Amino acid sequence: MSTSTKKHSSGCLVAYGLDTFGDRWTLLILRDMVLYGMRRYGQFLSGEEKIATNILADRLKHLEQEGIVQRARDPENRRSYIYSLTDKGLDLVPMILEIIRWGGKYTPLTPRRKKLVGRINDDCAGLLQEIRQRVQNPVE
Amino acid sequence: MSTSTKKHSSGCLVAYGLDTFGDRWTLLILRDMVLYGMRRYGQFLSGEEKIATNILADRLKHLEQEGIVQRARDPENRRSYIYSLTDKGLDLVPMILEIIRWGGKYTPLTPRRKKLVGRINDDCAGLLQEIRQRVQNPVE
DNA sequence: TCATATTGCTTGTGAAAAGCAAGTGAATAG
DNA sequence: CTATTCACTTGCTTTTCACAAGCAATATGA
Repeated sequence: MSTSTKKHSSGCLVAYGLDTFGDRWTLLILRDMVLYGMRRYGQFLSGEEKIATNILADRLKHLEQEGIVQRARDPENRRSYIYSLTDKGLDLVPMILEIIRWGGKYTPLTPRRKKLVGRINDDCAGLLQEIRQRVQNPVE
Repeated sequence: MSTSTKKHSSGCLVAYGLDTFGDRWTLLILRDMVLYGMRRYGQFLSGEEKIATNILADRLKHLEQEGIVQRARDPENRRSYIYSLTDKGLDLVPMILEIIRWGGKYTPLTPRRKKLVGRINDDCAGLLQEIRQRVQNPVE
């Protein structure tokens, strides 16, 4: 169950990105953190795409090694951990928003998503600010 | 050799993006088109990451089905085809630039790449315009 | 004009990764 | 002090990747 998604190692920056988040699951985990404020293993597991538990463990480990998320004990429940985005992880938010913007242009939208896409188009900077804030001091 | 990368089909826009370009090779093909102006099968094959020929064929087919690239006969060589970006494909450029920007922040850069990243940071709109122009009337 | 090379693929096969189910161990709840 | 929750790990099957070889259509050179 290697933590190693195979590397391109060409020096290209796109390839570097692919090596760190370019598989079928990693970006969904990051989306869950960025958009839905998820922070615990069980939350990721119960996301709508049903990631397998071994894959999830592997990807979280990889993200931690890459310095994109950090893992800390939950002070209120000693068998739980809290995963949170580092600055390097937060810097991925603009790219994630670009993916959403693109998707929003080419696929039908629920009202909820329509609102998000509108926000990305009209007030990207503000949204970014808001996400940063929310991720750094979560409400729950 | 199915052209079907398995789908998430959750309705999420990030998942939609992943379903259309979220594997280890598709974005590299698009990068080759956007950044290096590649347009033929053989060019993609000889890229620095050494994509396998069956994977390349599969991904090009998929990109065409998704309406991101289009395939046309080369009028100057009847055994060759020319792959080019559609509008839907061109709309992916901002996301690709975001990936590069992110990578540029977290990995050492050659002077050449440094220049590109600087351009993305300082004149993203101009660069985008330039890429559009170059992709739509290629020099070669 | 006829062998040879180029171009864009397809096919076959082993290796790697994904996906599923079941199990483990530590912490907490009842 | 038993049962449950939480965060994983392990084992196994299925799917996908990666490498090598082959192939058909067009082009080139003698």
